[in-house]
Amino acid sequence: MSSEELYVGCPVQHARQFLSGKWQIAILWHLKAQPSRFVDLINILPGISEKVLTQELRFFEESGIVQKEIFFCTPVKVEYRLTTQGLTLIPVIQQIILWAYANLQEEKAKRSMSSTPASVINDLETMQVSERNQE
Amino acid sequence: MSSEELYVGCPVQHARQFLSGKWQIAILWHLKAQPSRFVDLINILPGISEKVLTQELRFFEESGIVQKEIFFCTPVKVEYRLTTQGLTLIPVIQQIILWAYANLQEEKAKRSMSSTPASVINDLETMQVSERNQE
DNA sequence: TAAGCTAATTACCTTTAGGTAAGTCCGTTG
DNA sequence: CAACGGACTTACCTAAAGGTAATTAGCTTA
Repeated sequence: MSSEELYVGCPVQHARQFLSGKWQIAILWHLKAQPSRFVDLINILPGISEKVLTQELRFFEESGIVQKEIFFCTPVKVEYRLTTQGLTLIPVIQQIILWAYANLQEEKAKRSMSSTPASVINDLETMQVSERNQE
Repeated sequence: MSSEELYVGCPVQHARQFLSGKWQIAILWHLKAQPSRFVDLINILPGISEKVLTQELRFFEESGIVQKEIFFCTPVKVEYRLTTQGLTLIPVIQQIILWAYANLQEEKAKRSMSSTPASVINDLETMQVSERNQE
């Protein structure tokens, strides 16, 4: 993503760069919960490839959304965390997740599948946003 | 977009279907402002192709986000409007737009370009979300 | 020295998104 | 009848997103 072309002229296209990728919301949501290492993210996001994770982390870094912290201990540790600017995205993501869960319930109802209690908001703090085959 | 695969198992992937397309936010935002005809949308969204607009409208329709109303007057008129469910997406989009504009200003400041007054929220009602080459 | 861990990078491939341009269908207007 | 407007549809193409798998590089532990 060139990060230059779309952004010029439309702020919303700029914002879209951080929210439209398949794994972006999941990554940011997890980083909000806790600063994480590369492997942590790989483990918490079953299905993501190392390539895509590196890609997205690089992109977030360049965009000032995420910062990388290298601990020169042994073994070397690399942590990713949201920047102050990155944190401003959290309310946006929260809204998306809230909508998503509120709406999934409707979908489930339509399909007469088992519906879960409406404790969505409470769950938000620890919620896992990921690609799963089955719930 | 098959609307079936990604959605199963992750509500956020379900939500992403409505927000990640290049023109989706723009379309929904405009429909919130006013129910519109096909040509209206074509005109208000300079750069969108008829193909993509039809595609997105179909998808929104099937998803229950937008409803199509055909007036059998002469000449026949077709109007698209948000459904009740579609309206629930508006706060989400509003957050995205708010973030986008707040953040664009920061970007502009960094690049020492001319910055506009912080009247973002007031502008929201009539704001055009589109792909433009220059502001 | 071999094997392992962490954090990548690289090459290759498939799928999806989106753009371009032409054509269609139907009813209307000149 | 020809041209036009509205709402599409279709075929074709390019670019971007994302997946798979192998490789790298530095350091560590057995």
